[in-house]
Amino acid sequence: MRYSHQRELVLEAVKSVKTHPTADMVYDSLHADNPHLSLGTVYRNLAFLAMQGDITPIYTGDNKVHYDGDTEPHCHFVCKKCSKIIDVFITPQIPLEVLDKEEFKVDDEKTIFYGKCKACLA
Amino acid sequence: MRYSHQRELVLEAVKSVKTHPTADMVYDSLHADNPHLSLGTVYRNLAFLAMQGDITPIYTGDNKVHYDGDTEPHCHFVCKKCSKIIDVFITPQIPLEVLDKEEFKVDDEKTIFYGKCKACLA
DNA sequence: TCAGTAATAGTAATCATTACTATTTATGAG
DNA sequence: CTCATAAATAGTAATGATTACTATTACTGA
Repeated sequence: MRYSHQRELVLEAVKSVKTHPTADMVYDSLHADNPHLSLGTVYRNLAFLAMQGDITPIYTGDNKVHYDGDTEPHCHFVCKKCSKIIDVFITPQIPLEVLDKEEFKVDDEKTIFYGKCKACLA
Repeated sequence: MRYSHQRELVLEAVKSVKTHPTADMVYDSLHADNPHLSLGTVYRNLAFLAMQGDITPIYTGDNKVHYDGDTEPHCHFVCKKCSKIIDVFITPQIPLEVLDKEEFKVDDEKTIFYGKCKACLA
């Protein structure tokens, strides 16, 4: 592991927003000021940062990986109509150790709620 | 909506197994006995059946949509190493109405636990 | 029996992501 | 400070899951 300016940029791009951007969105947000930044570099660093635990991947079912810069355990709401993701600051209800049985050992938990957002209900 | 033999086959293929197959796996399991079945038909019917609520899609982060023939509310465990999916029969802990606020209305909840399965721990 | 139209088969296209390779650049030793 | 080493990048090509397209097939209600 070695410092790189690009990795710093990618980390900051995810940490600085309250949205939950995909690789493509991160690339777009950085490309204007960093014309030589490569999309592959964004993908590689997002995966790397997620592996390190600096950011959290979210799999909503829209066939794109979103990332959350807030690594505190919390849930997400996804609007089935407009696909917007909203943070839901509820801590997981089940202590992970309770789940450990002979079959597996749990490290992490992800909960997503699905429904319609205010705008799409109207 | 109209009856089709292929839809019946796809539904039965998902309902009859305890695994959580992808479109590709369903196609493979049916193709031998149904050589003219098309992969596109499998995709279309899986999406259709999921929309109807006959099967449940699972988004684990492995970049493929898995389907569960058991539509009773329950959670899943995913092994980070071998990607195996195991049913976890815990009912959601948070009544969905509790979550409804001005911002959104919740219809559904999905929880996935991540860790290592017995085989991969050894 | 038959018209109308939903569904399919087979194939081409799309889109997110990963792989590849020559080049660049961080970094630790001398 | 200089330089060698290897990690990281840029740019592009390839992959793989999924969707779109179109001619044909086959439910279903009259």
